[in-house]
Amino acid sequence: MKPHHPIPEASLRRLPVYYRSLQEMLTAGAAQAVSCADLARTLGLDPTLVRKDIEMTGIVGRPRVGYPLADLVRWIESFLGWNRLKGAVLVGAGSLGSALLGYDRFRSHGMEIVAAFDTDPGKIGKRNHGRPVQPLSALPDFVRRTQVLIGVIATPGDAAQSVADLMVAGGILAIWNFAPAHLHVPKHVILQNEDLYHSLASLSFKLESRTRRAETPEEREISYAQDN
Amino acid sequence: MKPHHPIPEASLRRLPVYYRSLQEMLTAGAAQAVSCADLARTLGLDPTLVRKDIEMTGIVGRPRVGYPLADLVRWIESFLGWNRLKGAVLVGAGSLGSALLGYDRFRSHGMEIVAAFDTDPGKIGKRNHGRPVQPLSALPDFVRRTQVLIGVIATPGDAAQSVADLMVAGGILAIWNFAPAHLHVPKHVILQNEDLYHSLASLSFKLESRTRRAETPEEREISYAQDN
DNA sequence: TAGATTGTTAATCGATTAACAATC
DNA sequence: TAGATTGTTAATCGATTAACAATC
Repeated sequence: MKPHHPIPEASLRRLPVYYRSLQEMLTAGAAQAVSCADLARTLGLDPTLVRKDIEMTGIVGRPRVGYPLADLVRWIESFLGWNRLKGAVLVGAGSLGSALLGYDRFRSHGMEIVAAFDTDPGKIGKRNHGRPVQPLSALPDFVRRTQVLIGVIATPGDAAQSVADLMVAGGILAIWNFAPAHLHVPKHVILQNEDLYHSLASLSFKLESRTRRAETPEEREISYAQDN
Repeated sequence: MKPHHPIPEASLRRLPVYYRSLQEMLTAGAAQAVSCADLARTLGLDPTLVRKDIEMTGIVGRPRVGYPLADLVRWIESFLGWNRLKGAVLVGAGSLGSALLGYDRFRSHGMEIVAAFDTDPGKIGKRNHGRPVQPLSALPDFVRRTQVLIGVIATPGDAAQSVADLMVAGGILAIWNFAPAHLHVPKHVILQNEDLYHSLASLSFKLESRTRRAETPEEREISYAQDN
């Protein structure tokens, strides 16, 4: 019984927050059941928002009780596909790429990076966190052979588009892009951007707005409008 | 002449995309002026959306011509505060933290990480990408003394809240959080989350939806509604 | 002048918030 | 039963998209 409505991106991004909080409650072993109100209180979020998000996953709760804690955790896990391991390839074995290769927590969240690729001859042939680093040219064939569906890009910005093209050519269906680049991919490919400069822009603008306001109180009324 | 309306988060996050594209045009040296339609075309975005975003920054263009390319680049830079260098401290000199310390591009985007902190005795006292790694306990005093306003958290999730508390105590006004943790900070503190699991949830869910649809065509109509 | 583009106002869309009915 | 919580429907809010007027 899957939902018939589109799932809002914002809701999807909140589910991990609930998931983590619920897991903590579970290991703490305090309660058997949890209500949306409980969850909202511990997270400082709007109770109605939490209710809608949980409801969206399709789980059925009991009025006056809430949701069985363990069930809810597993339900969210399953809803997100975090209980079904999917392979991934990573391109760009630099410092960020290596950090990502070192995150073994990804495995318990549905993703396992099975191979790394790079163009640097100094890196090719060696191992990085246990994974062999192969030449980028070997990527499309590797993807086709192993049927891996996820591609992670951790290259410099100017290499990202060509890497994405290679991934798509190999049959990758989802790209997680950490490179500072605006990628063009076919419609059937899921693109998740993790461009740090998007966040840095937001942070920088807000910080400037607030510190400037403090300096020139006469502009206060205007600046208030810019608060998030 | 600053805008009187609140600036949408989504618009702020699109500005770096325009900025980068405009910079490329500038170095390519092709055109003197650029229109929103041009920009929208090269980026594959809705022209009206681009217009609204650019307009929001307060720059004034010329009908039939567009915006002077060099002016627009500098305008966005200034709007985001990327031309005014702000100091930052980083906590957590692990693999991700080290990668962030190595990003010298941050400096040309308004942020310079001036010091790193950690609790690991094996890291304290050494240098990481030229920056001294200090004990975490030294953070509040350091922040007070140097008047740094930005704090970057790259610790494990369970340490993040206490680190955030230390930062706030020292006078940090903006926190860039890379740890997988839902942080509670006072209202006056800007919080920018870079939680990878938020993105991974979205990517994983969408990938599962699409691949499952392919397996069971009879559910196609339902699955379509879940497309982004 | 004609026409493309900016600047601005209105309409649509979707997400969040609020209200209320159902239920254990 | 009474009351808290789920489930569901309506209202609000904000962002995106569309329409149109102003201008060079």
